[in-house]
Amino acid sequence: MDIYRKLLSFFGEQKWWPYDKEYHKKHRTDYRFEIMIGAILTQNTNWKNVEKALENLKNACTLEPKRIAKMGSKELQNFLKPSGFFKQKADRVKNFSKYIIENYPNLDKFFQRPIFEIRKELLGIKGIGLETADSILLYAGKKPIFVVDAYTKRLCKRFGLNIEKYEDLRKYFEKNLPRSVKIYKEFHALIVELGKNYCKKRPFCEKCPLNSICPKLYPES
DNA sequence: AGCCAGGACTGAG
DNA sequence: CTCAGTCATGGC
Repeated sequence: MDIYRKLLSFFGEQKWWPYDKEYHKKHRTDYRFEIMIGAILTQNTNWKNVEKALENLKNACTLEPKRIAKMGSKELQNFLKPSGFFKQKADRVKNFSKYIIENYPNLDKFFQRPIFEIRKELLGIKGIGLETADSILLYAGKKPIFVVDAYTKRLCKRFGLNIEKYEDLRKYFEKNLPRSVKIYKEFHALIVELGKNYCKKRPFCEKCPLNSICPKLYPES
């Protein structure tokens, strides 16, 4: 919680997860679907590139499950190209869209269930792993699940915590934070922001905002 | 010019 | 189960 406050005061509130409110109002589409697709597209990929892919879909007015589900693979691949891994991502996005349209044409029904039931279902879909599933639950579904990523692991290492496994880390954060969707969202975003700006790789960064409350060594190996 | 990003899957040992 | 290899574009 100290770390959370420190990061929050240093970076300020983050605007996660970005999505196009105007577009969804205009087309009467569900903004949550954009978040879910974004979560898949951003796997090991810079968000700037994801934005371009999403923009391509919006320009074609096709950012909704039923449109994607029946789009040609080639065409979809073209739209997704900027976000990298475009062939497999096209497959995954399409497969996911089909799944949604066939089972949950209304996303309310998808999200109106116990968290871990949804999570289990998401994890059963090809291309959705732990982090992506939890991002969808937290940012699209507003469910209290803490999202762990590579930056989170580095951060913990730096504080001398040798927790390696995803689930253990997630539980650790959830145990030590108030069970608040807002804080979970914000904290994860802040950790990413920290990682992008100050803890790129090994070298210890002189300007890291956490230096005052954390060990100065950046452990590696 | 490299390095790497808001990972997940697969196959091998 | 752990681990390397694979997928690929664009930003910095």
